[in-house]
Amino acid sequence: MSDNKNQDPGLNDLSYMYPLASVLTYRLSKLQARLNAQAADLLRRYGAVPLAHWRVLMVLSSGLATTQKEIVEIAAFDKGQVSRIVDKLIEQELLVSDIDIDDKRIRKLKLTASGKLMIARLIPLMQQRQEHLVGVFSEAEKKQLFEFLDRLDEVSGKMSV
Amino acid sequence: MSDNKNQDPGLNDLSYMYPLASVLTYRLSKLQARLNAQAADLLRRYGAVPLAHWRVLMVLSSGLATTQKEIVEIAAFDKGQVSRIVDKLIEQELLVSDIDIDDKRIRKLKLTASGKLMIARLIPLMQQRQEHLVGVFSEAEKKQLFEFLDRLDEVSGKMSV
DNA sequence: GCGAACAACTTGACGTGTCAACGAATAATG
DNA sequence: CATTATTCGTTGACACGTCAAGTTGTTCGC
Repeated sequence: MSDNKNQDPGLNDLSYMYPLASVLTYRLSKLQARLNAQAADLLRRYGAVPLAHWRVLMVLSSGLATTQKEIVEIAAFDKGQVSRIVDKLIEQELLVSDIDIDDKRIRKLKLTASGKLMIARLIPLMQQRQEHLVGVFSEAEKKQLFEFLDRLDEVSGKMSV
Repeated sequence: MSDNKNQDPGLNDLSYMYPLASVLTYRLSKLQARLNAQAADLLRRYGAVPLAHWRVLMVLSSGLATTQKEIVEIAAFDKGQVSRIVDKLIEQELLVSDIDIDDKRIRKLKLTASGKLMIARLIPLMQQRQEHLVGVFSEAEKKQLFEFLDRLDEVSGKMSV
């Protein structure tokens, strides 16, 4: 009698308060899931490494990092995860590590020939994918999008609630 | 002798090809990690559920889904994950499920009173956070941002490589 | 209705992401 | 120097995400 269609009037307008599609974090999460799946699929189909491993390889091949610490700083990865991924990449002989002569805590990382080869083979694909993605934006829009992301980066750090 | 500083000329200009900060997927991944950490922290500090559980609760409370299949479709979650999360939410008595009378494969899901209460308590916080995030954008910018995300959603589905 | 195809959900395995405690090496302070 | 503090990296624990195989129930074609 009282609950024929409105089980709970006090909470029933949630869909009004929170049209899911307009919650930013929800949108980003969904988008990211699809993008990750796409990238992982691409990497898998071309007989390569898992996505996280690929990201580490990319940072190394960029020349911006030669140690785990630098990878962590540049890519904002977890240092534990990087440690384990580096181990596996060394097992697969895509990477070699030498203890730094001046500081025995530090492992200097270097891509092996086969590591470089794998990257060289996959780069064109990943580049093509990146272009496929940002290709839907004009130069001005691209600039604007990245500016938006900059702003979100900044505000995603501090929240005092 | 031959490898004094340029170990591999063919790959050395990667940092030019791939300035990391400008790779869209990389930026999104990083941003999402920070947003997730922020949300999870908020949920943890206010004595509530893990982030993934919260998301399922939100979809249910939106009224857009009453079965696991619908949750999966709407939120693009993994069906296995949803199955396990629903189990735990039922254990915690935030949810109840009834087998559908017409199709015994289907579990009709419904929030319990305490489930609704928890959501009602947390909604203001999450709303505040949402506003904190999108507060850095004007109305016009917000509209533009979401329009950008729409376009990325679309192009993230199809990739024929 | 019987068997094959399909659909909703479950389960197991594994990779990823996050946090915190720990060990070893170096740097800083007295 | 010797003690203390930092720093680089390792390890364990656990939540999250993804994939694929398996179960049970329904539907469709014959």
